[in-house]
Amino acid sequence: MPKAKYDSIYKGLKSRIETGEFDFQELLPSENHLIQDYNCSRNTVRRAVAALVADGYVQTQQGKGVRNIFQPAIQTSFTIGGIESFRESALRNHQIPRTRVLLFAEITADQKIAKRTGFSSGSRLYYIQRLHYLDEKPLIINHNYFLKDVVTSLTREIAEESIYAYLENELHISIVTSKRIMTVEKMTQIDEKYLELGDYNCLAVVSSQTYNGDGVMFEYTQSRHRPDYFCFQDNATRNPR
Amino acid sequence: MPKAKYDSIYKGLKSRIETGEFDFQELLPSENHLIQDYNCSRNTVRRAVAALVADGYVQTQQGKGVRNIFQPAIQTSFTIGGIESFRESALRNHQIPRTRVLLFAEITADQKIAKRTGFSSGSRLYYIQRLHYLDEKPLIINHNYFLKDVVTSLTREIAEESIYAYLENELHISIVTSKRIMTVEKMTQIDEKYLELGDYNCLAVVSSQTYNGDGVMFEYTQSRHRPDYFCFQDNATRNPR
DNA sequence: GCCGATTTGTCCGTATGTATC
DNA sequence: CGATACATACGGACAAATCGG
Repeated sequence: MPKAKYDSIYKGLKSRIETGEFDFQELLPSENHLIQDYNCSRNTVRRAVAALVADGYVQTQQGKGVRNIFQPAIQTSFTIGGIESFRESALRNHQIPRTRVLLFAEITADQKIAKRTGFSSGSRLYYIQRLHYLDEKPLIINHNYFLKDVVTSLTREIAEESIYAYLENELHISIVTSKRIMTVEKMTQIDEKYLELGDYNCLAVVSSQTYNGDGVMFEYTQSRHRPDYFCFQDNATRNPR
Repeated sequence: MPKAKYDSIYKGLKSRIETGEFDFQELLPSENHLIQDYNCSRNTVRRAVAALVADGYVQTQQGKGVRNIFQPAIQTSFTIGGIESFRESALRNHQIPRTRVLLFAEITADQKIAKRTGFSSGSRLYYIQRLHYLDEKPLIINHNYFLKDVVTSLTREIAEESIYAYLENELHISIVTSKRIMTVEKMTQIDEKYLELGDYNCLAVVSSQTYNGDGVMFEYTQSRHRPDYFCFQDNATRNPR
């Protein structure tokens, strides 16, 4: 729920941009106008606009205004910066998600796992392998590691649905920050068996460490994506923040 | 130059974190302390801290404080969100960059190029192919397209050094926003010829559209990276901004 | 369980600087 | 030069979460 004022202004402007109210390169109403439109202070509109800049929707220029640089064609792809579950992004793109659990195990982190995941050696973990289909095409194999201290009583049934929905709605774990690293790796036997890789001999791999509100890293996930359906978006800005 | 106060506070805190002044998971000084330390208003320290959150250096928690979650091991890799030239990131990682210009041409965008790059059909462009070495290993092939209307008088000599330095220092083009899309693609004959791909038959590809301060897209670049040296970092945050 | 102190989150109003036209 | 627009900075007020007594 957008109870915060700047967030509802942000969402409002975003939707106005997405529906084409402003032409590409057109200037948005000035801050002073927005202050009146939304009946708020200048700081609040500026915060909303700053969020749109971070999304790559608009660009500000001192002395001129705020320019719309949103292009619908590009914006539709698989994932934008932000933490989104597989189900969420599937539904956002009007595709049908299906998940198959390949492995559901409880393990203790040894040295090797600790080094790879960032958990301490000796941590009790759930280790889950899942195959994700989109419109019945196998696209992603996820290797999830969850810290049992935080994520209690996970089951195979939950893993077949959305684990993130369980974490947030049932366990009330607030997900705050996720550090992601993207690489390209050679395929493994598991990749080859389940994903229809064709001629490709490598995959796009996204490794992420996720922290809860208490600053505890409770999840390490390696997502192995079939290359022909993988697309990752990002908006970068030059030095000054 | 950090003439802005919040930026110097941001840089100061960032360096204090990087040098290990705070333990992992330790709380930073509270906003009130920072206000006194840096002799500024609350908004200003909050802005600096917000930038650190965006960098994945710290995490804030209402009622508790600001927690250091910086881990030096991870932070050293190739590129973090932000626009950085090849030279800049090479030097940041203490590696020796070298650039070889494979092709330097002036072209007019046809339908096909227009569709791929986002320039209008008929635009006059520079088209440059460059091979980038790091410590004498060939790692990246860049295909740059620059709009001649904006980027005037580019030469092969400039392309052998840093084009970005030329744009900023000579032409005074301010680089503001860059939309990037990452994919994995099969290798081409050019890739195979110049990059030492070994067993790999694909590459990590970063396509980017870069805008100047006037909102004009003046650059389209496709960077084709050798997979074994490619690594891309990102920090994501859950919904609220 | 309550209360008060501390800390971050949200919002407002104002002043001044700087870039554009 | 003046008007407009965004950028930076300050100060204050109240809300919400956390923690210790």
